[in-house]
Amino acid sequence: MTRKRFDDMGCSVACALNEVGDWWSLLVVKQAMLGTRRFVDFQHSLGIAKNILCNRLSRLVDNGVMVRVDVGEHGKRYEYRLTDKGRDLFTVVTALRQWSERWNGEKDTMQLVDGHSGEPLAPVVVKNQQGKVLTVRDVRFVDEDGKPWEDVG
Amino acid sequence: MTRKRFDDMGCSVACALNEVGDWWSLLVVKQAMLGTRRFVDFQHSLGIAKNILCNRLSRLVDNGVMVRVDVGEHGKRYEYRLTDKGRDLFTVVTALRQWSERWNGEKDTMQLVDGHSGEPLAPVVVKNQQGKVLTVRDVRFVDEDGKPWEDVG
DNA sequence: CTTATTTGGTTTCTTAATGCAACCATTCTG
DNA sequence: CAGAATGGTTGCATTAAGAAACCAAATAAG
Repeated sequence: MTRKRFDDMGCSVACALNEVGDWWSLLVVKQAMLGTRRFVDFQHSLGIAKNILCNRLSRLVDNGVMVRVDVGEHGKRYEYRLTDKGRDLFTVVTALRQWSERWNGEKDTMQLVDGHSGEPLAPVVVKNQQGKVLTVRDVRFVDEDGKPWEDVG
Repeated sequence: MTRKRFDDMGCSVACALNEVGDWWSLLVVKQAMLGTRRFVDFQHSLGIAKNILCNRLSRLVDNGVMVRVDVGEHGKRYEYRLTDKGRDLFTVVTALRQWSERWNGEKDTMQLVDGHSGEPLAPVVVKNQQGKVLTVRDVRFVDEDGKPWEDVG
């Protein structure tokens, strides 16, 4: 009896959650986006147990989200850095951050701002090809043939 | 010894993950966005155990992401529907879906399209106030006083 | 109206994940 | 060289997850 697998459900969201869907992974990625690279720095800033952090970093490396780089002068001393795939989670993390701020209030001691102007960012939105903002009511789920999705029950 | 709490870390991302950061919650929300409303339909379409689904739906209701509506003619028969807060997760779910498709390939049998034109959606991006697309390298984390964040280690 | 089935759970049991603390081999620092 | 920091591993206790059985109320079938 293992944990349910999410990568064979025919759903890309499930597939993504299979890689970063646990409690810690996205927080590790977010921390890496803040510039954290060392094992101990992740450990202290997140307050995560060492064995769990070890496991999460390994999984993130296995999934190509981060890389482990040996930075020791003449031996082993490591840094964990985001890959392009990992950095591409920026939209997800930012959308999550903004959602939390909208509905749970500003509980963050830090604010995310434009590095150039220092202004807060624009809200992340979903748009169509023409640039029109879409809500979940404005979209459809279709199969390869363009047939709409139905709840099979 | 309980699971680590994420809502008191002074981080809005952690706060969000405290509500929907487990393996199943976002999948339930995504399924609700597909139109699923009934307990059994969630159960069958996701392949989730009944006790876990029960727990997740309760938590989502407690956190204001979904509501339980009694739709029985003269008794109890329920529907679970997204609230505005739940529907607002559309950006997060869509960003996650697109990320997965970009890096893991199109493993989804369904495609998300503009309900009006039938065209695929534009990629979700982070922008500044002027509409310039930003990557994680273009942003800064600052505290209330505008001071940049440092890794305390 | 009576029976069968569906719905929306709860309970029990087993396995997996998490958290804590102790320990350990290298590797820098003083 | 001594001591601290780094990046782990191991063992144990507790919580979460998964499968299956069970159950009461509500609906559908006949």
